Amino acid sequence: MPRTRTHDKRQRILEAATKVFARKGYFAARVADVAQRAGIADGTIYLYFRNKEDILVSLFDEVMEEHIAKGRAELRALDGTPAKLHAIAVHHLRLLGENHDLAVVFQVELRQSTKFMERFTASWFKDYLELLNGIIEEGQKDGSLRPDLPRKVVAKAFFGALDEMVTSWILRRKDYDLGQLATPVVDLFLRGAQASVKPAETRPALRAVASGRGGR
Amino acid sequence: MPRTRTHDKRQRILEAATKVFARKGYFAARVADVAQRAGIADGTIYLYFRNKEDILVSLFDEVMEEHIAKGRAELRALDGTPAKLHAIAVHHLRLLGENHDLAVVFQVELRQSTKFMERFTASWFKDYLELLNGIIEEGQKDGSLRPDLPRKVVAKAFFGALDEMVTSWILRRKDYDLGQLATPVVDLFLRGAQASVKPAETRPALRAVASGRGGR
Amino acid sequence: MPRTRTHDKRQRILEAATKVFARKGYFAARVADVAQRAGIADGTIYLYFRNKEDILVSLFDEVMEEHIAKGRAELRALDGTPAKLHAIAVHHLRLLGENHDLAVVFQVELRQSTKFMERFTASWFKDYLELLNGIIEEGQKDGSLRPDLPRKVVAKAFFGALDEMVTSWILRRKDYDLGQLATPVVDLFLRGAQASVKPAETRPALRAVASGRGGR
Amino acid sequence: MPRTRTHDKRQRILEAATKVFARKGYFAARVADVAQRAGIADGTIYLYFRNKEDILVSLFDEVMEEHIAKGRAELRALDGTPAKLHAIAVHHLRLLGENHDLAVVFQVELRQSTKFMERFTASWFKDYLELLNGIIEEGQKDGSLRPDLPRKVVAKAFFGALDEMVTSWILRRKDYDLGQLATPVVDLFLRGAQASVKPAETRPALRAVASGRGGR
DNA sequence: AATGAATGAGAGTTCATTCAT
DNA sequence: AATGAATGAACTCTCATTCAT
Repeated sequence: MPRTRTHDKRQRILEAATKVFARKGYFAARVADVAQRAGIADGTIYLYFRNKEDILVSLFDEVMEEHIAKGRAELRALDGTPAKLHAIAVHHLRLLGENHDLAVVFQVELRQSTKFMERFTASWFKDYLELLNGIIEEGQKDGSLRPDLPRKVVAKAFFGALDEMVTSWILRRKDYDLGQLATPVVDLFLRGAQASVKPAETRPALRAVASGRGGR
Repeated sequence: MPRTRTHDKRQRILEAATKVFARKGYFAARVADVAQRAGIADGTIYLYFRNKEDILVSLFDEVMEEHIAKGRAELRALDGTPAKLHAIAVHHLRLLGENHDLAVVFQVELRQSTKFMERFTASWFKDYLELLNGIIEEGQKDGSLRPDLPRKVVAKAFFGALDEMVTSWILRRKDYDLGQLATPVVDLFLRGAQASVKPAETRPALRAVASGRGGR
Repeated sequence: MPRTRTHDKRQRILEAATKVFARKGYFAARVADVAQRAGIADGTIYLYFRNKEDILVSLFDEVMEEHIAKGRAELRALDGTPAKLHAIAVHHLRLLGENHDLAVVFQVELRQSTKFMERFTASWFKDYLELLNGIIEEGQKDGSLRPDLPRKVVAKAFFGALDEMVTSWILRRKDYDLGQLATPVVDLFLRGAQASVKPAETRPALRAVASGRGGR
Repeated sequence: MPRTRTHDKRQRILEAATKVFARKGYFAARVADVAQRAGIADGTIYLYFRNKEDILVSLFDEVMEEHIAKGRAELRALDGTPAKLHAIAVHHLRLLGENHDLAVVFQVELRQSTKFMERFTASWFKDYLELLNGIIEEGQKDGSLRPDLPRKVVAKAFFGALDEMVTSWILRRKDYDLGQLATPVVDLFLRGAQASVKPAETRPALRAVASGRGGR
């Protein structure tokens, strides 16, 4: 079995599934639709995936594996909590902002049921939150982040904010650039929404970071 | 049709549906399951709801209608952006934190498909975000909130943070008190995660509010 | 129980049923539709009829009973086979031609199934064909009708021709006068379609009859 | 899709449906009954027909298509209106007289509702009546048929007579030969039921034709 | 490896009928 | 006599999955 050809076909199925699931919804989508879009016979899908659910799960796992690996690699090269958080936000928003169908699958279809949710929470999502947790813990230790806030709450709030940006973006018609939201989200996260007496003087940290990356 | 009897039965169906949908998932749940749990015949459900989907939609609409009405009423009595945001957070987290099945339906089952999502975004959710938007706009005008952040992003980040607290709580076994997270979430939202030079002196506002309500 | 009021309600149900069955078809028509049109509650129907089928059957029996009785009465006053056949044709076509809904029920809805068909064949329809049979037998005996044709075939052909006029009329949009077809149908039946050598001289019988009744 | 295998299965379904519809009635017949009788799974039916109604409609269309084509072919070889009408009668009565189940479906089940009736009237039945119309018109022009009768009434009366022979035959227990009725029906149609002065001399036409074909 | 015809379990929904009021 | 809310049996059709080719 030629490695590449097989891989190609598997990949083609996943790409077809992304489109079909995003447009019709996971339940309404028929396996036959995915097969047709991938240009193969219905039965062939079962040579690459155990069942319909396995397509969805694999789709998720493979995208996340690559995404998290890339994220970790880039983070190693960065210094400072603000810069790291900003990098994560940019990656998160760009990954989904660049592929509407994938975003729909991630934000909507993958959250069909507690069964799915639990599966994801237990796998990559745990990794993702641990990545965040690590950054925050580090920030609290080196004094760049407030130590009085519960670390997990902080991590979840950060993730939740990003997640909501994506969900909201999906449901709009106007296809604005999701990546641009990284800067205000991180700014809000770090400095808070409350007006302070002298914000510009006391906390200039993010500004520099943001201006260096915010484009796109 | 005697108002009370009818209302009772309809209510019983909604309560049964909440439990059944939460435990089996909306798709896996059979209408017959809901009927059985409500102690009525299958067909009776169709005297009160057009179809299965209408049960889910009604469940949502009726809970939200009451929730938003109560929220607006209480907000009128409160002064100051921090107090208002804190009140919203407490309500949001308590509503769902006090009813695990309802929370599952809201966080998971109602997000089955873009069709549902769009429906909700268009209805109550719009109201909810507009409520938040109003508070934030007011805060930006009266100087209590930073005027340099995009209002919509701020509102979505706040909602996203709360939403993630609930989703995360659902998927845990440990049934900790969701309402208690209101204080740190609002604190984080207002003052940010970043350590500032003299936080205690410059921004004492929330502390007082939070200490007055946080218990539960 | 006041005799008339009861009779009224029963009648109202039958009239409502005629309309509803004609427009929606017997199977698609719901008992509730009939009740609504009759202005009564669903359950009330079951005080007057055993079940849905009983409505259809009663509708038929009651109309036919009256129709056959009237037919017999008028036939007694008539002399000659042509006149009698013409009278039957006129009655048949007028009865249904004056009430489109009733015609639809008789031509279409009552022929739903062999079960129905057999029931009708066994009851009034037998009477109707026997009436025809009698007239034809009499005609064959008195020399006005050919004796070489099988009596039953002749009777069925006559009925079939009338029946088809009605069915065809139902399915047209143009609401032409069905009764007017009695004359040509009886003419065709008596004298045949074939051109004869001297038709005007040899068989003038019907002409006189027809001109005396054909109007309307 | 192998043409023959497919065609076989489709044919098997139609044959099974004819039997099942004839015996239980179209409405009472379950799709599962048809599948079982055809020796296939329920779902397989839907690979060949859109739905239950489509089975009935296809049954009709396919039989009629063949029947009309055969009819037209044979008519071309015949000379004279009497011979043509006799041929049509024989075909009509034999087609249904040789297959009791098919006859039941055609006479009873296909006349379930005005919806069906209109469909048939609009399709093959129109063709059939036009065929008759054409023969009659031709007969009126060449002097073999009386020109004073409305052509459409004549065509409908002829069809109605045949139709009634079939319907009546279905409802009998005694399985007499339907085809034998062609001769008396055509004779009646052409020469009429009325006794004429010298029938044997003036109109011998049909006798010859009938004696040549009537057997069976 | 690939096909695609065949399978058959499964569930939402309707509606004739009942019966407590 | 009349009501109409409640019942629950019944049935079409879909579609994930299999397997002979």
